[in-house]
Amino acid sequence: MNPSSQKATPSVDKSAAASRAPKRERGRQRVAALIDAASRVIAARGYAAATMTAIAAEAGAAIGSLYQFFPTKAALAEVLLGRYGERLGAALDALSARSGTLTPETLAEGLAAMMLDLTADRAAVMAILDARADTVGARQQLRARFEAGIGRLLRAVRPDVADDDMAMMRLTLLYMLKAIPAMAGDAPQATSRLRAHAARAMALYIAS
Amino acid sequence: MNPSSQKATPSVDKSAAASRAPKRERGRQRVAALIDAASRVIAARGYAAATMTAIAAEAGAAIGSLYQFFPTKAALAEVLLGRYGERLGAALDALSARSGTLTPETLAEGLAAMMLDLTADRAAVMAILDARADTVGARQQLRARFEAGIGRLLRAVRPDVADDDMAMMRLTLLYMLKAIPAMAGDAPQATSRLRAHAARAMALYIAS
Amino acid sequence: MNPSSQKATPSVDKSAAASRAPKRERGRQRVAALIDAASRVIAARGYAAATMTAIAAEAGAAIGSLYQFFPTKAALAEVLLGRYGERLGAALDALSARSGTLTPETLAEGLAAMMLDLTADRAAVMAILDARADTVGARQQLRARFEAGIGRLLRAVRPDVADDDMAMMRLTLLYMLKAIPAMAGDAPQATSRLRAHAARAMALYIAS
Amino acid sequence: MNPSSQKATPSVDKSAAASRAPKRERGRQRVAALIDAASRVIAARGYAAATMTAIAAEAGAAIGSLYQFFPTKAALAEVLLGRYGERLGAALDALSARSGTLTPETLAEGLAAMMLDLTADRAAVMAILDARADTVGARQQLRARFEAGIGRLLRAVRPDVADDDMAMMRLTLLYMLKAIPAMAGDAPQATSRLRAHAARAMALYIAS
DNA sequence: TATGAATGAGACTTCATTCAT
DNA sequence: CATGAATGAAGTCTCATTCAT
Repeated sequence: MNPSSQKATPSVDKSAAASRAPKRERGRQRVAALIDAASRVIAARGYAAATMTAIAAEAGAAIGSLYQFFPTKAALAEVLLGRYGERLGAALDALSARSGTLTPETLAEGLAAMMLDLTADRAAVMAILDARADTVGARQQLRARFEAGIGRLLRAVRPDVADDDMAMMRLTLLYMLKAIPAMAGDAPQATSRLRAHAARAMALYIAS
Repeated sequence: MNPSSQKATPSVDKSAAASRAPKRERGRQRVAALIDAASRVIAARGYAAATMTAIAAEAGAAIGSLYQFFPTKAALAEVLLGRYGERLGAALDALSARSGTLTPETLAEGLAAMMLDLTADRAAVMAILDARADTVGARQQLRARFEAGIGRLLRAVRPDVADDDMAMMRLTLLYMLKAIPAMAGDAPQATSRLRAHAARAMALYIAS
Repeated sequence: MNPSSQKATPSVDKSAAASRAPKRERGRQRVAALIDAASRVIAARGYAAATMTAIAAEAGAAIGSLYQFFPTKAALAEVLLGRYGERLGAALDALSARSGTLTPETLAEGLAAMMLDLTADRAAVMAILDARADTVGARQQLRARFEAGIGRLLRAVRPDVADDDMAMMRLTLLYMLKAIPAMAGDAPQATSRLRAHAARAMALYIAS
Repeated sequence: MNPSSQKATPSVDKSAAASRAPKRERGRQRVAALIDAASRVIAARGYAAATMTAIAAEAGAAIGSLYQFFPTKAALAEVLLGRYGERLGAALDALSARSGTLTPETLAEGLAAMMLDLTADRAAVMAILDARADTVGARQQLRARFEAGIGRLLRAVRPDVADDDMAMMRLTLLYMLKAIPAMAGDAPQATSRLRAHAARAMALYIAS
């Protein structure tokens, strides 16, 4: 059905269309600026309402420049998802490195701090996951990474809990964590007090 | 970003006559069916991706019929929001009626049960609130109703907590409650066990 | 006719997206006008250069009206292909009905006349088949219909030729026929004389 | 930052300097590779769908390099047309050189062979001529060259035919010839037999 | 009232062409 | 000369909304 001659064009599988990597320094800077702009615009308006035109404008680029690196809106979203996943993984690893010395309190504090650190891209990532049905794979991957990390940490602090209950506990904690950035967004001036409250609620639950 | 004009000629205050009230029973059923259809479609696709045509089709109606009752997509969304608010208020009132006999445990259980009861419209409501910047008013109204109800209930169970801490507690609890339907959606087969875990976490926190 | 429900989005398989059938007389007229306009514009500019906007304009319709009935440019092309196929089949059947009395000369004349009758849509159909790689199916169907019809007619006139040679003869004749409209387009004022020449060339070949 | 202006300021007559001639052998090879690539890509996708980027990629060159030699896509197409014209002329001249000894059969054979030799660039040339309205001049030039050559050859073999009929015969033959590559493309494995059939059809017609 | 065709602004995406490095 | 990023006009397609029947 397709293109060029001799075979030439493996072309791109549109469904998997990844972002084109820039080959020059100038391009690398552009790409970073574009991703940041996308994060801001998607977080502010939601995925569907975030137009590619608005994202390009937010980055001070022409629409064509945006498409130079991200062949589709979906590809841009995927990059954002990937970046978030990496940052999440790094934060969990950092906590794991301290797992020998963690108590329910310090673990809860650490997790709460981690969630607040990831706030910048979080809203955009959630908007993307909510909006797109075909993000299932990415969503599961993110989720798996998150759950595994939390599971490892919990196990270190509560080696006594049965596997079965631990699974529930992991899930409950995961959703408590998810609530933290939302709360912080709600009352920015009281973030630190809210974090303390949330951490207390989690610590109590973990220790229960 | 989108079609019509309408900003030029407000002519009729649309928010006041959000949906033309049907005169007869037949019409009332039709309207309810349309709202239910909207709720399902918006929950499944998100607000922006839920087209008026799809909503009409889901209800087995023609697009023209949908517009007979809801002059704009925004009006339809507002009605959905209103319905959710009323149901939420009713549930909180029912709990309040029992406030003399509530303990942290029964309150937590009652709130968790309430959240699960409201699941049907909840996803659509969240999608609407996330997607539209101009829903701020409705969002605040919903929120105020929710917070006030929880505040009253908490005060009944914990008359000892300082006002200042109570505000934080109210907010923390509110977000814990918000997490429950999400968790239930995640693991439908374990809903009752999850509810128990969530209720335990809340009861511990309330009693702390 | 009322769609799904809980699952909401069976939607449409885009790859098979057929043209939506109009349900009112007004629509039926519109559709015919749109197809004719498409035929003219595609014939004049080629498939790729024929813009949907230009086609709509040629039909005096808004772009949205075009898309009301033809969800994609490809769907429009397919309808054109289908119409041509039906007309071709009808013409071949008409010739077949006379097959008892055909001689090489009258057969050649009849085929040449048929090709000229189909001229209106022919250019557009060829442009479509040339331009789109995924028309393979339609192309083969058209081709099969054409070859089968010619084969039957040839067999009636030349029952003596071996099957093997007959296949070649069928193909050769098919391409001679295809040349006729092109020639006629080249020298419109000499169409009848050209038809005579072409018919003579074919008759000689058939009788050889 | 000035994009497409150029309609305002023709400045240089681009059709005159259709392609900047390369000064060295290296450049000449590069140009030939680019033209070959263009031929393949245009033949495979059609003129409109053949992107300059794809052509450059097919040649293993950067887009900037392609524009180094061909200032516009049209210029590239023109060069392709020119190359085809020269090869056609050369083939016709070679046949003319044998015109003293030609019979209807050998002439038909020779013409058929010529058409098959030109197959490589033919598809691209046809795609260009079909797609662009402003190729009329080039088309007529090609056509004139072709008709003149055939006319000369026919005259040598059939000095008896009246001028008037000869014109028709020339045209008829021209279209029979055009059909040959199409047939060959259709059934590659039977090319030689098809050529024989086509040559027979032509010889019969020429001799008639 | 019910229906569905009509409309056009605006979204996503492509690509010829330019130009700094 | 080579390279690849930058640009924006233009194309395809969507959908909220209107209105004739």
